[in-house]
Amino acid sequence: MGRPPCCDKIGVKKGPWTPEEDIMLVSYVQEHGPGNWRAVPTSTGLRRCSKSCRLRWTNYLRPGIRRGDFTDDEEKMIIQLQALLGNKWAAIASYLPERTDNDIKNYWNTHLKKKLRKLQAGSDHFRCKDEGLSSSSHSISRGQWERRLQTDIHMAKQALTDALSLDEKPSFLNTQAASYPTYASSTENIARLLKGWTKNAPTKPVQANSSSTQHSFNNNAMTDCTSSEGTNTPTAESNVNSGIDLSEAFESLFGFESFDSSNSDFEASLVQGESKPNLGSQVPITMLDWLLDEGAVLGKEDLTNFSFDENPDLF
DNA sequence: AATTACGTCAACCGCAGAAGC
DNA sequence: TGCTTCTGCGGTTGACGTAAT
Repeated sequence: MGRPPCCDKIGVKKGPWTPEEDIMLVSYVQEHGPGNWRAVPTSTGLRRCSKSCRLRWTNYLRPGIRRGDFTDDEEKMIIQLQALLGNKWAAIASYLPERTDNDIKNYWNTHLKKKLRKLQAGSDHFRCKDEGLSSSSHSISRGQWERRLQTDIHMAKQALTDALSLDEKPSFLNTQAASYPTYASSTENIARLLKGWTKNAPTKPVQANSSSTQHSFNNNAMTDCTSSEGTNTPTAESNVNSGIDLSEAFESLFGFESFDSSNSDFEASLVQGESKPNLGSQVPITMLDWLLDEGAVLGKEDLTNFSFDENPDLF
């Protein structure tokens, strides 16, 4: 007999991850570290297969991931490394520690491929024009071909030397800042996710008289939380064994407290059935906010079993 | 305003090599 | 030693958003 199966295939959830699933996964990794993925579903109660958990962590929740537009330097690096290494996205990603292999792969397939094709078509066009050749022949003189080949070999050798150097970064990395920028935290990634998740949910106004420690759940607050990485984080074990004080957990995870929940105008607008109460300055509601409103102290089971489908009127 | 086409990207699938039993 | 699962990787898919018609 070999190892026992990693997870029960029956009842395994697929599709997009929810914020509460992300929180459970991050809590687990913060306590146990990444790895031993087969233990994640059973330890956390997540109905995900271990593979899915690992993927979610490495591609989305892991600290240090930067998302969004690629810089020109990053673009150049990807192009050079792809030319050198081929579609070895993991190897390429090792030179861009802020980017995941999946991100680089996607970026290559959706942007760079097209861009290069265009550039190539353009250069072919001009070359043919300059050289008085038909665009269909794509032929160049033997001398030109040899010079180009020599240049390519030289560049490949240089890149390979750089890549194999253990002590020094590749020369083309030196075009970047001397040190890598500060990584974003996983809590920031979750906060951003929660923000995205709530974009279609009803919103709720910021208290005009909220205290200095109560931050609104907006973009500024998202950036505030980057400083919380690795500090004051509730352990998964304490969460599981003794229940979560969500007020503390929220502050520890995101680095700021939730906003004040008491707002009669907002409550009234919900009662009146307004899906998007327009009450001036607004911030989105999250599941955690609702739980905080309830003064909840919940255990793992509560989080695991919470269903939005069964609580449709909450949001 | 409705429909279609296209672009993006998160997540899944299947494979290969490593590792546990 | 052989079987089975785990892990990591690259390729692919499909849901979703946006632009074009």
